[in-house]
Amino acid sequence: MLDRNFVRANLDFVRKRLSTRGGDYSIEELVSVDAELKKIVLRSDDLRRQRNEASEEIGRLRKSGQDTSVRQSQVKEISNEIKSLEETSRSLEEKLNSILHGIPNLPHETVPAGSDEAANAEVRRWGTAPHFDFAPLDHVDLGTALGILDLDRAAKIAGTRFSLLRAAGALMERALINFMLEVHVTQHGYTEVLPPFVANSTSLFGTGNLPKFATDLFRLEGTDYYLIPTAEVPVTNIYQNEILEGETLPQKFVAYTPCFRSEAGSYGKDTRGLIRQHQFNKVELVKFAHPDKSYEELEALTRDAEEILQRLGLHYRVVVLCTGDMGFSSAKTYDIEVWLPSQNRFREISSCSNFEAFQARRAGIRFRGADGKRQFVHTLNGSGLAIGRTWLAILENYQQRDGSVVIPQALRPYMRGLEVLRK
RNA sequence: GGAGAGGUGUCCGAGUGGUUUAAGGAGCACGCUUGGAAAGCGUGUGUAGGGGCAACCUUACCGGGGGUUCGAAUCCCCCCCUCUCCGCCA
Repeated sequence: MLDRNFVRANLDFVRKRLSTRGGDYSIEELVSVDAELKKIVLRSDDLRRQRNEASEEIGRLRKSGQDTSVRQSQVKEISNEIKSLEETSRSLEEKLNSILHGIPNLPHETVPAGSDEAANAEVRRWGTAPHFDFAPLDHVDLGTALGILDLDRAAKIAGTRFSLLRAAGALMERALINFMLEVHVTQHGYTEVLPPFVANSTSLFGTGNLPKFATDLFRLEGTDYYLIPTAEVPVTNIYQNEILEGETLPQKFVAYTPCFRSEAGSYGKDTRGLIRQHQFNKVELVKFAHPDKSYEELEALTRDAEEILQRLGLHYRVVVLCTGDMGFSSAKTYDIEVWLPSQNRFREISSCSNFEAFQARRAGIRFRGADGKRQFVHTLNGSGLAIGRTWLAILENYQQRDGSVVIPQALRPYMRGLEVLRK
């Protein structure tokens, strides 16, 4: 959510920055509704003042035994006028909010302009793609043949876009979770949290998932509970409506959670395999940062996520998303993309974003600065990493001619020393 | 799920319709006092909006939302959360 006062004072700038995102946002209407609302609030504040004064006077008069009926009917009239003004201001406020809540964050000035992913810019690249002197298989064929992946039975249990891991496959999933948590906690200084896997609508509003993206979520019928689409939601909301002490920033959290996404509108996309699932595991990094430091923190967070891929020896690149490809709440996003031999290209395995004050304003997350003034923190997060995609990247990148898969060194301590996955 | 008790400022805590401008205390800040400190004394100390160059003025806020009333922290209704007991349950 943008700051109303900022929008009002920087109309051209806001319009210009928003235009790079594509889509039409009713800035003019926002400003006119805001001005109208202000007038009404001014008027009703004044009426309230009159009412307070008169009511007090009635109290005094009564005490001295005087008649107050004339005064009372006057105040009654004032109250009626206030009531009707309140109705108007309520409807204006609803209008204002529905506009304001639908406006995405302003892209940071360092974000390249562009309408879709073609305008994303590669920032750096690490490692090299593996060379195979045989035709590499994809993770579905590999995993199924190894007996560690069973998509058919998962479909029987739940449906399409769900998976069932078996034996060493399940073990590797669990090992990846532990490995990533350990690295981020012991090497990068994050505090581990294990949050609820369900969140209410207030929390989802705070992170920007609601009201605009309700169809992406699974809602528990007849309740205000939603399955979380990412740990970002519960972890960012840890400090919902709180004022933090400035010295405690930055605060860094890492959380493992499963993630649930309806994937409405992605029917034709990535239908094969583990790339796009209704349920997947993820280790997420979340930071609450001082506004002056948040871009440094974004660089550091991205590096923290990259280090996981380096330790696993997986070839990847980092791209900065262009204005048109960024998520609703983000001011700047780096995607980390891992090399997938079966697709002969890079695929997203992590998305690291600085939301600046956009989420903090929605969720009411502030801090007390050195001058004693309160301001909104900046929130950041990034996958560190998506477990399912890491799992399949290992299968594809470490496969051998005989269909076996070498387990990366870094992971072996978490897998009872197992070195190779084979039938 | 049932019964009961609660939710007031940074914290504790008083307050069942009108000098509440939220008592009192603790904490914190500043000052006085002191060789220094503690104690003591004094003053100040919430959030969000609007107005003013400023001192200041003003509106809202006592878990959230409605209502009654000239006037609501206080009365009524709905909801949320916490605690205790019971039931159920891993």
